[in-house]
Amino acid sequence: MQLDERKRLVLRAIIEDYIDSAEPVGSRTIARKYQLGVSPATIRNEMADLEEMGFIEQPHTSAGRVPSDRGYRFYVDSLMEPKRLAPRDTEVICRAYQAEAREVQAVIERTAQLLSRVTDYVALVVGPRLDTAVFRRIEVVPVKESTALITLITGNGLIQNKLVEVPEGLTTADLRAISDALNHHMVGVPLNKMSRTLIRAMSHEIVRHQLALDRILEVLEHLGRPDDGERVFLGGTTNILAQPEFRDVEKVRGLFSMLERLELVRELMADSGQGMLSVSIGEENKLPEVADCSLIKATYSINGQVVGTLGVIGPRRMHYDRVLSVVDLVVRHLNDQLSQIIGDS
Amino acid sequence: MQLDERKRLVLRAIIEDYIDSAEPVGSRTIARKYQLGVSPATIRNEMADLEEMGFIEQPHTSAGRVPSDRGYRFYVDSLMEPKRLAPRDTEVICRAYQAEAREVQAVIERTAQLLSRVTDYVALVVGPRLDTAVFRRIEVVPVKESTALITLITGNGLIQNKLVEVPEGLTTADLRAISDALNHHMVGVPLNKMSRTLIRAMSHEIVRHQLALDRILEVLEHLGRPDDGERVFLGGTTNILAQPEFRDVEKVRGLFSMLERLELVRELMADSGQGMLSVSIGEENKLPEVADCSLIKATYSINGQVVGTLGVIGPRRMHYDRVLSVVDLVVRHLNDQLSQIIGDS
DNA sequence: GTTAGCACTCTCTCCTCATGAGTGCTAACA
DNA sequence: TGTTAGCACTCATGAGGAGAGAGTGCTAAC
Repeated sequence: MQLDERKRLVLRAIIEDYIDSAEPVGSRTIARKYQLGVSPATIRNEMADLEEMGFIEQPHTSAGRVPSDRGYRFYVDSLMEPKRLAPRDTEVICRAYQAEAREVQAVIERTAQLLSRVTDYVALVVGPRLDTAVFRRIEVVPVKESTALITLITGNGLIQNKLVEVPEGLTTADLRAISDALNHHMVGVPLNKMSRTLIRAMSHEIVRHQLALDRILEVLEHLGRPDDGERVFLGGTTNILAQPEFRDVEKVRGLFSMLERLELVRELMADSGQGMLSVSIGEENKLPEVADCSLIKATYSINGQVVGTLGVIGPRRMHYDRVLSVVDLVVRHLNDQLSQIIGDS
Repeated sequence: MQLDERKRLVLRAIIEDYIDSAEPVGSRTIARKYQLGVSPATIRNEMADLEEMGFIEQPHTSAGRVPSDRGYRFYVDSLMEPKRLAPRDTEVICRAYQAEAREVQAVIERTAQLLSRVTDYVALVVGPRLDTAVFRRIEVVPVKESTALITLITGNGLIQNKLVEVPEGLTTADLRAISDALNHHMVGVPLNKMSRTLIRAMSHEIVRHQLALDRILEVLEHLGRPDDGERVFLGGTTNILAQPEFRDVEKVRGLFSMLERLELVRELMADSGQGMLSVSIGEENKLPEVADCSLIKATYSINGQVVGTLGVIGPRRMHYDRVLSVVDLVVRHLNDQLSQIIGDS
């Protein structure tokens, strides 16, 4: 699949023009707008070749050319130059992370908003996993007669609250004793590694409140199961309505129904190469609902450890160069801020 | 505005037929489908009268009639008979509230899902207010060197977490002492009534940790401000895409943009008559974005005290009778469940 | 290898025309 | 006086056709 220089230029011109205009691109347009120094007829010959190679296609005989999935793929891999972000965008992003922040969830949520605002596409952020997170701190406090609140803080900064039924008559002091014991045994243990033996060891210690402890451990165990799923934050879902390829309500419906089903979103965002930006174009996506969308995603980390995924979804005709730069910059800022919040403990 | 019996029957037939079909209704249809015992010509005369009275209108000369806002209003106020819900719907709703629940937020969120699923429209639920809620329990625990977590439980069952910067070197015991003092002074006080004097009184008590206390109180004060806004839960936003009046993406965009701006949603849901079901039809809504939608809303309560608003938004051509019954039933169940969760403390 | 020229294809828009649903009016009827 | 049949009229809708325009592929000349 060798492309000589001129073919590359033509293909690139077609793709970039189509990305901007959403209209099939003709040989004449290319010759006029992009100074290749050759006539439309020459361009036409090149286009015929490019079509034969599968990089572009024709909606119908008398229309211009439109990039195919394969064309976009080649563009992203070999033609595109990394886009220098406009100073305004850089500034918006930097500023968003200048504000001091303490809460991981809030930072992540804001990131979804930011991504969608800067790119004008739909942003998806899958929150930190709970099941592999480690205990950092746990506290049990009474709420009313026979209900207590478990507050759990994980190593990656998530805060979880769960109410639990406990035997009547437990005092604040009792619950604090339980909290202390839990903290003593569990800090540093991943939620999904909360083994039975660990639990039994602890039961010995707090014989008096066996029943309450059982209940609490049950709740914690439940939290550690992976099926619960990480939180998903969406941003700018309405942006997609401005795209001409979504002028048809049925298409919008397809995409939105998928976005509403969080397990599908998680699946879509699941396998991201560590630390790398990943691009999936059209049919490359496994989910049929996004077969005419493109998705750019990346992982984000706390202190170098991957904790979640974020991405931008838009029409196949996406400003790949720009979005890639935006996602890259956002991830870097997000990583910094999260790591700073958590500290290196 | 007296309508004789036959006019009422005709108007009702027109409205109900239009609600089902979304097509302008002709005299012939009425005569055929609804056994009024008169000819289309007679119906036509009645229709002309109804049009003159402003209850129905004609999209164009040779089309059937379509209800006007005023027509719907009259229908809702005087024509409609309360709909007995289908056993299936009743069952779905009851079952949804049979599961035991402990967390107020979760119940409310599920309610939004339920409402949209049963009605096939969009559900809006505005969560309990924070600013007028009373302290029920507060706990401060250390997270890392100089950060502590405030966990606040309010009388209406909301759980709030806030991280706060505290001086280094505070032990768990120190923070517990502060928690105890806070609980001692604040339980039962509404968040927005947290007066300066109260705070000062407390400061005396905990002279040792003045600075930490200040920080904590600052955060709490912030929580008590009304501008923060109650949480908003949406359900079934994609349902609206199935409605023929939203086949135009621009209309969808208008509505969705509004739903994305939570302050607008709160405004829309704001003034609900206490305990009553309220219906706003088309232009009766203040927000122009929903000028061709109808909104049915109601307040929900804990132990008889109103804490929030919920509602269903759909096209003007809405199944008012059904939705009213659904909302009514859901509110009753929701009230029960919330009150039960909170207890009568 | 490049280009000008040209015939060809196909979409898109605009127009016209027929169709049919639905009306309002009038006159006859009970 | 209310009801109805009949009829002329209106207007949206859809089908069919002509013309314009964009863009192509091919051929022949450069």
